[in-house]
Amino acid sequence: MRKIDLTNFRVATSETARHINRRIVLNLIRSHQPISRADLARHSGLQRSTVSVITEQLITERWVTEGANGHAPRGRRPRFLHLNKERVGIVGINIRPATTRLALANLDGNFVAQESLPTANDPEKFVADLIPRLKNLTQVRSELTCEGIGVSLPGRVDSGSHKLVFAPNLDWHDFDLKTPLEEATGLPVELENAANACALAEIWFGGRSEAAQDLVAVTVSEGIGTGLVLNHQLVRGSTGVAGEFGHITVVENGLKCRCGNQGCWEMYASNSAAVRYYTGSKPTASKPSFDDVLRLAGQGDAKALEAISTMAHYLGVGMAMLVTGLAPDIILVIGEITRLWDQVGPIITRTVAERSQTHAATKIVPTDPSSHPRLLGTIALVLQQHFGAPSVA
Amino acid sequence: MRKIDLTNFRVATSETARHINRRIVLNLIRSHQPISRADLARHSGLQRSTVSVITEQLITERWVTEGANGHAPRGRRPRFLHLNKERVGIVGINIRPATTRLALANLDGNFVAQESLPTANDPEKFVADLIPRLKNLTQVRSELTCEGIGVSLPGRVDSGSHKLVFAPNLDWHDFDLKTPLEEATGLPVELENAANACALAEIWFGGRSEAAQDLVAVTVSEGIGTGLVLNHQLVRGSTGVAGEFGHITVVENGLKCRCGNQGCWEMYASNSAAVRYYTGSKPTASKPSFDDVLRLAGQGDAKALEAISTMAHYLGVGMAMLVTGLAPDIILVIGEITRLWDQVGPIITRTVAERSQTHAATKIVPTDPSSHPRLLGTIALVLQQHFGAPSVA
DNA sequence: GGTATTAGTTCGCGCCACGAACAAAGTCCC
DNA sequence: GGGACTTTGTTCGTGGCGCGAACTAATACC
Repeated sequence: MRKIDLTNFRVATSETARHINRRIVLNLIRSHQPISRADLARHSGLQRSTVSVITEQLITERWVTEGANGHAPRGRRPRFLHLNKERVGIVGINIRPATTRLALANLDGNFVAQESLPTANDPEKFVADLIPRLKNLTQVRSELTCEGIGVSLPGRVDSGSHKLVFAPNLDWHDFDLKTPLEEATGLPVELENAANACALAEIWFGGRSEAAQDLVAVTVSEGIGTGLVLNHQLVRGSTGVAGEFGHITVVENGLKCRCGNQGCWEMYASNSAAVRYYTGSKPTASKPSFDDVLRLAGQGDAKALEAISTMAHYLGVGMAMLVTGLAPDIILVIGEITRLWDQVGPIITRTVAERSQTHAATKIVPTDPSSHPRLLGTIALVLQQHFGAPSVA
Repeated sequence: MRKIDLTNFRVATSETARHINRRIVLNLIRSHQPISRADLARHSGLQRSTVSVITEQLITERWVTEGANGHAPRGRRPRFLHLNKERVGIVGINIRPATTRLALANLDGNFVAQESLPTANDPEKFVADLIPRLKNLTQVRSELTCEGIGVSLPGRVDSGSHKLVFAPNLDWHDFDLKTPLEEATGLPVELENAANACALAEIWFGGRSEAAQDLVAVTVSEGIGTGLVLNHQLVRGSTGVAGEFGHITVVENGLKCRCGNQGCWEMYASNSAAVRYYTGSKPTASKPSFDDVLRLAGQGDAKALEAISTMAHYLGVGMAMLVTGLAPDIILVIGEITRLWDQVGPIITRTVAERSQTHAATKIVPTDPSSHPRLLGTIALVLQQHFGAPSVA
């Protein structure tokens, strides 16, 4: 039950009912396609007549296409409806400290074009690098007209000013990325934190969580980010900085973190932490990358395995807090670490079980990195504007 | 933006628009009363004609009464509308380990009758004690017909089975409280965790947070409970155990907690913890109560002040995590500790500021114990069924 | 007492979901 | 091959609802 926000609500008009039912029908087609009008009526509870009118509207607006006839054991054959995945193209941009990846996707979340570029240290230069590639990308497939750009980045964005307000692992300060991109492309731009984007990707494209009302995405890379979906909704906080569990204290008087605090979770459970565990305190000439450590651990190197285990332990320590405090249905782990899930998963699960006694039944699952969850999330960001629940009251 | 839950949604009918607008008008009357129809139209954006029809309905259903005429500098005088606070009575029950308090309230949240009884150790006996008093209470004021019972308790309740699933500070196990109360009284019963109830009380009756979309209530007593309201909505988790931040680990290998874990927040920041700090490790013949410690600290006793300060420090430690992770607009502190807020507040605020660097602008505020937030929350629990946003799509 | 102003009501219109009746297009069985 | 049956999809009249223009009511000011 939600309280009506009397400072920001919408009354119902005579068209509200149609808006709502249209969304429901559109979503049912998306998730059950191919599906007949009669089945839509059965699934939705609407009358067949109403479904007919709505689908006719959706067809004329090209959201839905009528395909082949289906087969039925008895009676007239149903006419199948499909989501028109070519209706709009969406550009996704995934900014990471080292490289930025951009892609053009259709409504299915399939990427029809991709490319990447190094992320410039200077945000102004970055924008200058990005814009020509962006313009090029939107014209790769002429039949797929682009209608929006989604951006994921390792930081939090103030929804009012559109400026980066918290991004310790990306050395940009108070930069407004939205406005220049919108002006250059003429397309609406949505910015979102990478972990939030991963959560959205799972919600909208993940097979596993149709019914998951509460989900936490944990991105493990140079730092740790968390994206919260609670009651089927992204939790951003009124200033956009909700979800920074990566910077909660897990070690009293611990290592200094870039955020200014001490003993943050990400100082002990991120990729950088594992590298530190591996190299030890002694300064070495050539610092290995996390990929190196991961590869060595996979080959059975004892020191590397030890480092990864310590990292996994601390991942468990932090996730135990998430399980205790939020009791989500699913914790989704995103990052290179998932490549060694056979070793890492059991350690995390055990640590969480030891430290959380609240009867929460949270499943901790890795994501396949080849699915590009950060990038897919940016697509979901734009997609949800057409498929999300209409805001009412 | 919410995703439509295709396993559990409601289509719009021709009456949906009215449902929505009715709720909006009812809420506007509740928060702006006395208010004229014309002002309702201005605030809502609905046409005056539509407002007239809706208010007429609300008046015939006795939710609203028409009062005196207002004054206007020019033109016809408005006819003021009021919420009919005597429309229904709600019974609230606040169960705490030692005593249970019950009250009858009207729609304003004013208690018209109250009483309390000791909480029996055996839940069956407790129910037997409670029922006659409950029946008595519902008949105190014959003009106020009771329509529901709200219950707050120090534990989590599974919304499916209605059984207590996590209540380490209340020695009842797997007990179904809802069914016997409903059968005895014939009224619908809603169970809710005490911290969640406090959060609801603030949302529905607190003056300060009309626009607070994210709020965390922290109840500090024998243990620590947290109630989360995010995106204007209570976060319960699918099994009802979300919000147990009282049992996150704040001290590695710390003291054993009743929950089975070690080093839980509530072992270091609850009232019991402060008593432990005061008495030290040595076993004393007569253990002081937390009230004693609090009184001594108020009188300037150094050892008591030290104990309270340590408790306050640990309250800050835990709240820093809440601020970092959830960035709520408000953290609401409930408990006896608020009586010494002048001493305690600054310590908490400083600790939180030191440990949370994420630019969250959370206000930490104490509640007045005389407002009975736990009890008021149970009223809100029933009230929101009439005033909450209609569930749609 | 006329004019201006504001409050509240009446009424016709268009949007919408409902549901009964109907048309379309199959299968099954004699 | 043709009638009975079944299922799909459409048509159309009905009632709920919000809109907005026109209208009535009530008051202040000049």
